[in-house]
Amino acid sequence: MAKRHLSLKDLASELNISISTVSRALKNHPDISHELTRKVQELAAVRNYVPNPLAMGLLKQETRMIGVIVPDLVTHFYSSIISGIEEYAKSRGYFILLASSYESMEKEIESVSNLLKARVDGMIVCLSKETDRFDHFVQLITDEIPLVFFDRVCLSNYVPCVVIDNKDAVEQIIRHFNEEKYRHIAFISGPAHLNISRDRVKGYLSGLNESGLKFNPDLLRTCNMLSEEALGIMDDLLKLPEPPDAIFGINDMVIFTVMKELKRRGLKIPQEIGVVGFADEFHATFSTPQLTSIMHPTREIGIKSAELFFKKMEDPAYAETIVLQTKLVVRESSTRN
Amino acid sequence: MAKRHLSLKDLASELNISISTVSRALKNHPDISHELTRKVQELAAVRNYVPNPLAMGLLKQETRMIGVIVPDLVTHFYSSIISGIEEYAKSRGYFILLASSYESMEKEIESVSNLLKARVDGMIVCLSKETDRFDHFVQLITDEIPLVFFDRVCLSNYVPCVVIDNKDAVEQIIRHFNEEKYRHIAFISGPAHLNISRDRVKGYLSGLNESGLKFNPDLLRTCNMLSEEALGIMDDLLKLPEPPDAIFGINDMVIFTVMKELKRRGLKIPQEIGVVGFADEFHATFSTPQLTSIMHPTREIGIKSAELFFKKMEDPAYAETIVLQTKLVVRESSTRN
DNA sequence: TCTCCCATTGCAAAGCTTTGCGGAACAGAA
DNA sequence: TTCTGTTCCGCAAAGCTTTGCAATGGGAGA
Repeated sequence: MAKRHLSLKDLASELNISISTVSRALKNHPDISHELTRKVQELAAVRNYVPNPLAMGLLKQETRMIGVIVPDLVTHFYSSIISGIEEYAKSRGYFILLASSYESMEKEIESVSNLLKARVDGMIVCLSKETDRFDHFVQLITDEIPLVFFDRVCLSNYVPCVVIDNKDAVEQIIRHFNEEKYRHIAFISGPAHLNISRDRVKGYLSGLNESGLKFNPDLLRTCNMLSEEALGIMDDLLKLPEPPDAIFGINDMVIFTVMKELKRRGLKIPQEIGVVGFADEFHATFSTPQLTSIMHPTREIGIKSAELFFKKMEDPAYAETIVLQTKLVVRESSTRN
Repeated sequence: MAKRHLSLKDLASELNISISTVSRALKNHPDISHELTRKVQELAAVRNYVPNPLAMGLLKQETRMIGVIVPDLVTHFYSSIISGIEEYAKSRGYFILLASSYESMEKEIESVSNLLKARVDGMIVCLSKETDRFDHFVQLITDEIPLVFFDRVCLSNYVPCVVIDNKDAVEQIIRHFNEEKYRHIAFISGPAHLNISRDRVKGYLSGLNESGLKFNPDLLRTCNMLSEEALGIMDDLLKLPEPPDAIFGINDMVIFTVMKELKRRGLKIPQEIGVVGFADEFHATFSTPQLTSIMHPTREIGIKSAELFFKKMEDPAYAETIVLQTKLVVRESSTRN
């Protein structure tokens, strides 16, 4: 059992004054004499007194904790965003309570419930890939519990959101492929109910159009974002009468699986087939060939999400959607020299 | 402002009974009549009553929160361990409060202090690479606040620890290199005050000895685990009159930097130089050539750490050190066919 | 010397839950 | 009818902090 923490009562009895006097002295209340204030603050410093957040929480009806739910904890994309949230939250004296949905809607619902039990002041969430119903979030909105979504979002009329410009990102990819003379561009997307899938498909179509390339439905595929399914799709794509000469995918997992399989089959990247991903710097630069990819401003997504969270706390009606721009970083995997 | 949560008082007034009766009914206290118990529990279920953890915490002097401090949040090694801790903690009804030391002792000290302010019931920590003084942890021990270390540990006479068998891991590497006819094996280690560095150096020496290879001090280097310094060391090593024909490094960052630089210089891996790392599956299998590496049982480290934490809670004197075994997974980067 | 006022400080309630103990009500027995 | 004994239930305190209001004491003015 941890030794009992020091309380106001302890300080008060040591100085033979009342608890309320100590409390006021510590916050420089004008009612308390200068002399006594000094004495109290000195003792508090020596004894290293820290107000009990439980008592404060009970009184103020707040915990200064933000619940954060992400699809998983181990992907760099999320951990980097979490790091950003944590940093900003800390600067405002808030802690984050972390929960993972493991990409499952059921676990996401459970996490919302758990965080609620822990009495977090609000939540910052990235939807699981399965999430296609939002009752659990509607409930939060109804109860006026501050909520912010990032990357994979919903209910954006009621909830502040931080997203990247998905359509633009894909347009950049298509433009780049086109400049490099790739003409049959395949896109392995994600579940259709996710905004990141939908918006990127929009970009795929408008990008093709812009480049004067015609849309071939065989080259637009959706997957569950897992390695296995991506492999199957690769197989399909390469069996096509007119197989793709360029591929891009919705995330790290998919695109590295694609690269691994292409290498296994002996297809040369980028000569025979170009590859582009949505990946992070670390992975992209250490792969061979180095991977051309859309860089997410992950840290910024985290920090921005936290910022919006505090705005939402102050203004319950606040529901802006912030769109962050991405940059296509061209590396070896998509440049035919 | 979030709508006020429901309290016992609300239930009590709705049923026109006292708060204490509601409280007892909810936990099936025999004093309360069967009938009334049923009615109370029914209402609580309908209203979705959840006990206020702040009030409980105040009463029981516990928060059911575990502080977790890691050197960084974005490295797969740590996020995977965190995931393990989170999973086990959740199964016991505990939350984790996450803090990052950013590999800085100063920030580590600050994190300890912050978590203490948040009144966590205890902490699970991996030391920052800078940490060579332990006063902040001695304080926790003195105050009997449960503490567990993993991977990078100290004070193991007082604190339960979870580590991998570092000496054995390196011996496996040396043995493997030797079997593959590599004879000049360089080791880029980490700061000497860290147990992982010290124990791996021990393994380096005993491994060389076991294989009948002679120790060349020029080939044993320490670095700060950052890319830049690793690069400088690579430069030194390759300038040696007798440069290494095999290299292994203390972590992902170092070894991928090494590989990148070797490739840049046109040295063939594994033909001209063998490479082995302490890495995780994802990175190791997606690199080219695929990286031979020591696999950390990361999830198990996390789960085990959490387990020890609960043991420590029950028994303040508990201070076992659990040593987990690692496995060398041989891939392309160190096999000369 | 008495009254009033200001400067200081203390009391108590609220926020929520648990739990020891006292109390009320009712039934059965004497 | 009265006493004993259950059976059920409520009071109140503890855990810690903040804050409106009451209270105390001393000094100043009349």
